[in-house]
Amino acid sequence: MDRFVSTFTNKLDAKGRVSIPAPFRAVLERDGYRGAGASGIYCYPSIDAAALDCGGERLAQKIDGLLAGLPDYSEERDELSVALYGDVQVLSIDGDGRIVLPEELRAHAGLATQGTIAQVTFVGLGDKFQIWNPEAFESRRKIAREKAMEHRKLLGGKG
Amino acid sequence: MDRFVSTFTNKLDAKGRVSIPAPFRAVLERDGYRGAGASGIYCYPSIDAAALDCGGERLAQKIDGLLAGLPDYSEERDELSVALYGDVQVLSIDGDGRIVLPEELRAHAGLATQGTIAQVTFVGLGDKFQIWNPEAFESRRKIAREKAMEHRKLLGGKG
DNA sequence: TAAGAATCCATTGACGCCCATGAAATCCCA
DNA sequence: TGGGATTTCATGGGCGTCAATGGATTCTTA
Repeated sequence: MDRFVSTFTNKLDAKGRVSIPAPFRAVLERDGYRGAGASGIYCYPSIDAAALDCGGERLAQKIDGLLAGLPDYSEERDELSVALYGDVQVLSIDGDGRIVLPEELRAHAGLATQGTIAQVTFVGLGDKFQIWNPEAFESRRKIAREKAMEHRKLLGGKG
Repeated sequence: MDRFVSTFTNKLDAKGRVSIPAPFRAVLERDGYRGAGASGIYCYPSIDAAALDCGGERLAQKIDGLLAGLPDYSEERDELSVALYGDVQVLSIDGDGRIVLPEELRAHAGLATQGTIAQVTFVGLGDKFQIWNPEAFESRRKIAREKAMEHRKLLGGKG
């Protein structure tokens, strides 16, 4: 099974375009493949971080899976649907492997607005990936490493 | 089951390439085999040492296993994912059994940057192997031996 | 028709792929 | 058992391709 792995930093140009790292594109194409040109990625503000969650078909199905457990027409389901689907944007990938990040998403991730040139960091998380402001991600990474230290015994323990 | 054993030291050339010791390559091919050319090794900064941890498919599955227990969309999972997947680089092995070490990884392992030529040491650790700066590893090895001596005395004393 | 958006084209620099060289270990056969 | 032949590896370098990026051109829509 293909996963989104490792991190890449690309340029966000004056038009708001940014190239999706080639390895991620490859995963997307195999995963949520939908015919040439018509393919797109699901992208929404991360609930608990100043970042964007992105993925392909598999991610969408996972969201569906969360809702599947709840009864139809229940209030709880409606609320969760809104939370999960409400802010999702489907971004189309152009012929050169780039997407355009809408203003609303950039605001949430703390990426430069307007015609400013900036950098964005793509972080692979297995079955999805996140888009970060590079500096913000660097500090988050430090925290993550410390957490990983705590889990270290788990890593070494099982053979 | 094949294991990575013993240590080898190879040259890191001006392009940042280094040959993977043939015995390790053999293990990788049997382990994480994925069709010709498409194969690669998973490599990330060691959490508690100035070295790089590397392995094949088996190592990747181990990481998956750690995450499998955590619920989707939990903050804890995201955090651990960052540490586990975010720092991982998938290095492809060329036709001659070489990989290129990206700048970020070389920095962590204290390997010469830029076009400088250097040596790197491959250390087998069973189901994974590490990449070290030769001098750093040598001093580390001394400590390990001393520790081993102490253990032996303790063990012998009881018997 | 103007502004914004989407598509197309061009440049450049990195990376993957291929071949050549040389050293060392292994094998083979007398 | 020794010496020559063969194969395996590590290493160096050249070249072609592809990805990232910037800019131009066309399409859409108000």
